[in-house]
Amino acid sequence: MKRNIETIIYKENTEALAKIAKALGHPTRIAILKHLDKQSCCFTGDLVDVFPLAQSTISQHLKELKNAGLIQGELEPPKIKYCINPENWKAAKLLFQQFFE
Amino acid sequence: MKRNIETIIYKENTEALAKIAKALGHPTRIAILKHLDKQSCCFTGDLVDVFPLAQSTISQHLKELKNAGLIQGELEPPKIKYCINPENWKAAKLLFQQFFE
DNA sequence: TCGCTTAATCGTATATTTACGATAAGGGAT
DNA sequence: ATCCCTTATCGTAAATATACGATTAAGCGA
Repeated sequence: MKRNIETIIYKENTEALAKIAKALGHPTRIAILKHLDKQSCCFTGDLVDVFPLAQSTISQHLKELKNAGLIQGELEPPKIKYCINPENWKAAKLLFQQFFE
Repeated sequence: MKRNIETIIYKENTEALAKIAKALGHPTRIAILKHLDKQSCCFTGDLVDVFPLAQSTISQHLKELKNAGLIQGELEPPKIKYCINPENWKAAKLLFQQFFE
């Protein structure tokens, strides 16, 4: 592989894309994002009611989506409101768009 | 969750999307697909030369991309020519498009 | 038939993912 | 301070993913 700027950007995009794709690579996380998109925001507890999974498992999936930058949590005591992260969502959209042309 | 047709389609799309995303969830596989896209097709050996990975590892990644339906292999003795699967590629593109709106 | 080339598969080791129940942490209210 | 509600984190078990070298399989040519 060549070591020019294009290659570096190419590689960065490759890893950025893989990271997001990995976060999207589980049905529950896709479903959570669709749910968030539909309702714009929601609380962890709402998801625990909707999905047949333990609270800790949902929390773990939310953590991964947060680590990938796709969602963000906002403290709203005693709950936490999760929303899609608009900037990163748009960035992810662009990455996939350019990947698929 | 409701059990109507929409929910079933929704769920199918969710799992289809997760499956493809999972296949895309590794930098090497993204890079392989970019390479295939750039050259339209290539042989396993070409990839082994490009990536610092064992032949068996490349083969394993190709297998996963094939299982996800993103690529297809064509026998061209003594080699195997891999190309992107155009129909499934288009389907994947649509799935991501509708997912990101 | 016997090699040669190419790629898949096997066997294996290690790391990561996914799920759970139990526990801890944080903020409000009493 | 104590309780309650909500969510994160811990500890753990089972499954899956990732990588490698070694081996097998399939096709072609000598």
